Amino acid sequence: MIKNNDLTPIFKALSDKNRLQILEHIYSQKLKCSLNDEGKCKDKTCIKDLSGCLKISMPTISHHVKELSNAGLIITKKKGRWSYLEINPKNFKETNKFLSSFYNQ
Amino acid sequence: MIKNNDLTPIFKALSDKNRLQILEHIYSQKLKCSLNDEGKCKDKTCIKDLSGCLKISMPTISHHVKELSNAGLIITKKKGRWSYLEINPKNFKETNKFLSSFYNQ
DNA sequence: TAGATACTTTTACAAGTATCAAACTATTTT
DNA sequence: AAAATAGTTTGATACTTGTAAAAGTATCTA
Repeated sequence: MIKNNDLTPIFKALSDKNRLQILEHIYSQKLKCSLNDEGKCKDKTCIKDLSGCLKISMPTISHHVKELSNAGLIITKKKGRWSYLEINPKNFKETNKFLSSFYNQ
Repeated sequence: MIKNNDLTPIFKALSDKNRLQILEHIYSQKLKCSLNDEGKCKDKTCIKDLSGCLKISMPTISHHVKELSNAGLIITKKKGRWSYLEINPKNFKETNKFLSSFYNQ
């Protein structure tokens, strides 16, 4: 039997379209900026950024970000007034390892 | 931006502990039997098998199996009275591809 | 054909969740 | 110090979901 540290909170966090869009925005922002001239734009997303992209209110975004953070999928770093968001690769990798156990071998 | 065919139904299906146990049982049953003598035990799980392992009623198992099936994570093959269940690797692979896009590169 | 077996569907309900408005906190600017 | 900015927390509400009992369907066995 496959080892079973409970991944359901991670899957639950991933099972909402707005939350997936938040993740994609965080990731693509980082990607976009790493291709640009050095220092031209900050490579981190804050809640306000997301508020401009998604069609949901700030309290709802704040709630979703908390869910993603609790699931260990993102890391939140408070700096001044802003909460900067980053992808946390660790749990993505762990989840992949779990899923691949169902088709490898 | 990462391509976005909606994976939320898959994540939703994976976000329940009983459903993960169902998947693990289906997979480990197949694994166990493929290591045994040929023909000694059937390598497929049916609802009754699951009913013996999990502490939930048959209607509930039936419901969960339907969710997993709707999400394309398992395939159900009816034979006589039994519904035999198999892992469908396709959507596991697709999900892994999606998740790895958040940490590769 | 009557009963048993293996599910599935329907119904009902308690618990959980996504959402927003309003109020609140913390930091920065004027 | 007052106003503005960025975000969080607290209700409140509509919706979804996990669960099982009861009833229904389909197949097999005696």
